[in-house]
Amino acid sequence: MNRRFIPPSRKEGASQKLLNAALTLIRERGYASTSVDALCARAGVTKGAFFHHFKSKDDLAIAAVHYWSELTGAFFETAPYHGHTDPLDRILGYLDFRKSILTGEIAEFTCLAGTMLQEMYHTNPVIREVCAASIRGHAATLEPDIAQAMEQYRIQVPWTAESLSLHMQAVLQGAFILAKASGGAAIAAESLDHLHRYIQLLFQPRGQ
Amino acid sequence: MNRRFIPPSRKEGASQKLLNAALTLIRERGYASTSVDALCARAGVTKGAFFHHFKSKDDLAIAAVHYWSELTGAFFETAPYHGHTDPLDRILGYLDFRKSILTGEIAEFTCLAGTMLQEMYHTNPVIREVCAASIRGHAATLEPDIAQAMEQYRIQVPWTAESLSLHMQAVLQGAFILAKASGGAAIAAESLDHLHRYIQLLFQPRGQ
DNA sequence: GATTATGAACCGACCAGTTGGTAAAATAAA
DNA sequence: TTTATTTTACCAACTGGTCGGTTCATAATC
Repeated sequence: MNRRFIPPSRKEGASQKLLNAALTLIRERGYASTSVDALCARAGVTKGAFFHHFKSKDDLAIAAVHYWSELTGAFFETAPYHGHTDPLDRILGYLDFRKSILTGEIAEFTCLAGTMLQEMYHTNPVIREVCAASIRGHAATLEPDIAQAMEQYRIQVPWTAESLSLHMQAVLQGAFILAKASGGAAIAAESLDHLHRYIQLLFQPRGQ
Repeated sequence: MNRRFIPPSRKEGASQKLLNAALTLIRERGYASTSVDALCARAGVTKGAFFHHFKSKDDLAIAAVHYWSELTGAFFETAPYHGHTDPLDRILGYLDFRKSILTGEIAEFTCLAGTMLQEMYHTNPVIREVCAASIRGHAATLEPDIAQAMEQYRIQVPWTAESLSLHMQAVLQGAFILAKASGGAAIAAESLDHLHRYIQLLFQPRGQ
């Protein structure tokens, strides 16, 4: 549940600019360390504008996660991997696509929801839930392809399409942490290779 | 790179109490949201004591990560999975062990280094490095078993023991995020099942 | 002329960190 | 063994600055 963030920079209102600033700053430094003043400065807006559009900092956070879900939803909806006729190719194509966008600054390809969850899962149930819904919602877009592949490849397995789709998100989230640890995306890409290999093995007919 | 945290509660000095408080509070709320006052209150110590033992909040953070590495190092060193004669059994036993400690509060089984990385990778290179070293160091304890299994099972693969050991940590870190999202460890456990299955498939002779 | 959007100045609470001190423990001198 | 001295461990009160949030005046827009 993440993606590259390309700041629109079109002529936009204060609330749009603040949302975009939030995506960048929160993914760089986390939520608590991102002050309202810093958000306003980044957005080129004053505090009056901030509290005109958002009733609190947490209110902006919630709006930012919704905005994030919309952006990523549209981004993956139009991605090329949906074009494959074989459902397994679509799944593997999704991973190739995820790997291909591991470029530029770390904050540009990591996940807002995952970052915010780490800080707020325990203290803010509302934000926890919108972040969870964002990740769950993205994982759900993979389920039909997985289910179709399971049927088409006639595999009998003890796991569900939902479970695998969530595991894929877990690997992505973990890969982001490795990227943050190492200061680069290379290790994250290797982890996606392992996941790619796992899914190939799962759907590959075995035992002669 | 994480584990259950059992507060020692022996008669200990202020710095020990502060380190233990840091492990709990930072994993619950993140670093930035954990104030020095909150740490002191949790440790039952005053601010004077805090700044007697640590020259800054960041200094405590670094000490806490080192403390974490020591605790987890000792914890996994004495874990039962090392007893298996087959190296693959040791690797899979490690995962079973990791799964078995996914109990109690989320903050008790999640990883301090992974949590802190999310907030500080971009702003504090020193802390980023000690967190990275903590995770890398733990992953490195798995490498000999993986290398031995690769040799013993005579598999020819395009990946290294290091790469797989880091992938295992990625899955764990990602599983923690899913646990934080869902409010429980169940999804995290399922992700570990997928990783378990992947490693079994990797070392299982195929194509015949 | 209302409603919506923005700005500058401000507020109390809380932040990390300092000060100046006390009590006990370790060390040294007698 | 007792006394003197230093060091370590700790504490309560405080400081300057930053935090999220408010106030109220002013633009722009319909």
